[in-house]
Amino acid sequence: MKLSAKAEYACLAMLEMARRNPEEPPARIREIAGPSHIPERYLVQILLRLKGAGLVQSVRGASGGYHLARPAQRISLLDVLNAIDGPPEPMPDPTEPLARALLKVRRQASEAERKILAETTLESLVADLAAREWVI
Amino acid sequence: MKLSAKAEYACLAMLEMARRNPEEPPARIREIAGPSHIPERYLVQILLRLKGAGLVQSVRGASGGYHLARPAQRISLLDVLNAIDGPPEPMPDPTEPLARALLKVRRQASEAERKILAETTLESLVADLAAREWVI
DNA sequence: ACCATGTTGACTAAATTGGTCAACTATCAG
DNA sequence: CTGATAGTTGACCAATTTAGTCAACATGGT
Repeated sequence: MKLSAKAEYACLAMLEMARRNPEEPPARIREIAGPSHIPERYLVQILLRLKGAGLVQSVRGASGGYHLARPAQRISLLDVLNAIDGPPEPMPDPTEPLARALLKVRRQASEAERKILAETTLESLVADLAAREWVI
Repeated sequence: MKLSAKAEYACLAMLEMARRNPEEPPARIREIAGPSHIPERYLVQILLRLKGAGLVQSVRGASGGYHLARPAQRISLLDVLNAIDGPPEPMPDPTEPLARALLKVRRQASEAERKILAETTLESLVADLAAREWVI
């Protein structure tokens, strides 16, 4: 599954926020970017889109930052990727029979992938992560 | 499922050859390109890669052309896409725990997609096509 | 009032994509 | 033999996308 750097950064940033306690003060850009070595100036753009999609909220001012807009349990990877790449624009059905048959298979493949991404929430990933650290 | 123009042309060209009778003389580039409106000069490059991958054979000379290297039943869409894009290069496991968790999901999604493409053969697509024309 | 933070849009360098072109080689028909 | 028709190869190019930077501004806690 191909993933642009932008999309990957977005997922990592969301996961970074997801693993923080919701009671803590909002995470600063530097704190989000640090662990994954995301260029800070670039992350700014990404967070802006995530905010536009309603996935995160920002707090301005001297002790501001970002936090998830809803519980990690209710945000899927699909939500994040759609926020970054935009929703997949529907392709018009081609008239050529060969192209139609091909498109049908592509849609099957897309659906299989979509299902996996929709079932994976930020919380399930963070939980999986915590489980791994447990055995160390 | 994102598909480059090159990859789509490759699939359409393979399907065009698959639906011809194996007894017929090889298909000329013009005949392959025609129905799908593929730029001929571009198709040349694509066929060359398909040949390099062992999926088609070429016949040179005045009445030459291209035909499948093995029965359509034994060529999957995955074979075609791998021939064009190259096999997916294995990504090194990242050290950051977050990135690891993310990669795991990506691999699941890739595998789901891969399975669909590997199960779909040129013959099954052509058969599906023939079935549709039957009811017309 | 200050200064650390977020907000926004313009900008750019590099990689990828989609495609063209020209020169060459092989082979069949006559 | 010879010429027309086909494939072979590699260089080339323009448009788009990607990845990232920068500068100028707005906001709000201390």
